[in-house]
Amino acid sequence: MNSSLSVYNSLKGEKQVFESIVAGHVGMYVCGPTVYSNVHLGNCRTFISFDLMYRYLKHLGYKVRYVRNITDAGHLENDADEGEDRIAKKARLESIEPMEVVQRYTVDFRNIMAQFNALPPSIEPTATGHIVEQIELIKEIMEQGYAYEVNGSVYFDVLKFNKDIPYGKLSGRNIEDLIHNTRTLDGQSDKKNPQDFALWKKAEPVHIMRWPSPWSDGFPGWHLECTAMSRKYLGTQFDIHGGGMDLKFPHHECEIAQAESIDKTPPVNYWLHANMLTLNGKKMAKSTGNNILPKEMFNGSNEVFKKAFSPMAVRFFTLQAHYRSIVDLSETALEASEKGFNRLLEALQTLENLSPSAATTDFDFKAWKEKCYEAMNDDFNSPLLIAHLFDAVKFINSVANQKQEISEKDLEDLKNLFNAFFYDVLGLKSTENDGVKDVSQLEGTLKLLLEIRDQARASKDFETSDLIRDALLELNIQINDAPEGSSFKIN
RNA sequence: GGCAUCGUGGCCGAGUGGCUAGGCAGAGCUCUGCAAAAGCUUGUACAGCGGUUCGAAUCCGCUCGAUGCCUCCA
Repeated sequence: MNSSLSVYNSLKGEKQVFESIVAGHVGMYVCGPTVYSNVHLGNCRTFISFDLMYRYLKHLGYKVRYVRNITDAGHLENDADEGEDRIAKKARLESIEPMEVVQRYTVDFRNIMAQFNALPPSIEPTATGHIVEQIELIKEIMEQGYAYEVNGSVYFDVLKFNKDIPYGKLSGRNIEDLIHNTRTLDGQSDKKNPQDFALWKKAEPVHIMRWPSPWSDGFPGWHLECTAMSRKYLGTQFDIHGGGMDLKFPHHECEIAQAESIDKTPPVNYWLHANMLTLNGKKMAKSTGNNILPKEMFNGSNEVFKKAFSPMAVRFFTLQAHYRSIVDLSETALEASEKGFNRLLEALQTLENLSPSAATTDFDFKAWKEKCYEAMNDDFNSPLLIAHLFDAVKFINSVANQKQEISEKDLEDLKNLFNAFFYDVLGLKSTENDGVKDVSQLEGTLKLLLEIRDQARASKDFETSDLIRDALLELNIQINDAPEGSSFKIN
């Protein structure tokens, strides 16, 4: 490898050579989901993107601490003034305990991410598990003079902060624009300025999720948890902070302000943002209803697509676009990806069965390897890596067809590297074990086998009929011969 | 209205000053008793207009269009 890893840093608006704070180690924080309903595909795309980065960093030999939070409190429904905690609202609507909502959707989230073959993070902290840390953080911010209390709630003083340390670095906004363009919301606000954001909210009597604090029984503001947890597990300065593009402002901007108000130094060296997944050309969002659930995609029970798509097909589809590009879900694009993915899978199988055919190789393995690493080193360019994998597919097939040759050493190296990129870096796997997509396929196959067996028995070809019976039995499929005909039972 | 990103062949999607991206579809071929499947071969596109340059899809300006953020969202 000649080139080193470069990443697009949203904070600078350009690609930079990646250098970790501690050699060989990487601290990475990614904003996780709010667990008040099923995770939707747009969320998944973000986490697949960061899974790719996590995997590649590990592949390069970094020891990565990957922290991804679960937001199970503190996420407000509307503006901070009049908001109701999302989890609490859902719990009220469903007449269950808030932590039941959290449990249900946390399990759903982990299950879906596992289906996408995303590696679990090193630490998956929850907001409710870090109330103490958040309260301490508010105290520190208040000590620095950048927060004020009104009626039991605490707000971050953006204008005051901005006088000392510029606010808006990440999103490219300046405070004047914000002042002119922030909508003044109806209703009475405790905030001094509309730009201020809540650190602690006093709970109304109806509110079920509440914790004691020096200011009131209440709950933490949304932006606080990420600062509290990233500081706790990764320190006051760490390497990578990621999240969806839509979190850039205000969420990540507020995180920076919170951390800088205490530490006076930028908390994060590289801000990485994954772009949106759109459906019908529009952003997917739970709040607008323009969304599709992963499981609806996997089992085909949705209005959007005529057929089902496996988790690996969807993962491959998203990896065929760069993580900073907007990707639009469409049936034709998904089908194209699925076919390409199958081609890759078949080549993988062909490669396994390939034997060396010569002392030399008709393929510049070294150059290919370099191209693959260059692609990933260039801001995790997975689509380009996949294109290179297809180049190898072409070569693999032509060796299989005895049109080109490969040496023993190169075959070994090609197998190792191809597998490493496919399984370890891209996080893909065979879909074989995902179960039979369509039960009728299995049923049809078995019926056909029974028919053949019946014909064999009729012509006294018992060798064939017994072969079928015994082979099926080994697969735990029991054939029952009865006067009215044969049937099968899957055990 | 402000800030930002983007507009690539039939579809998806890399590339960012001169050199084939890749996938899917289509076409041709190989294989096959015939099919299917599979494999091989094949594509000169870069929103429009102007500018910079020996040379631009790639840089600059304008126009048009799309999307995101500006209020909770990955």
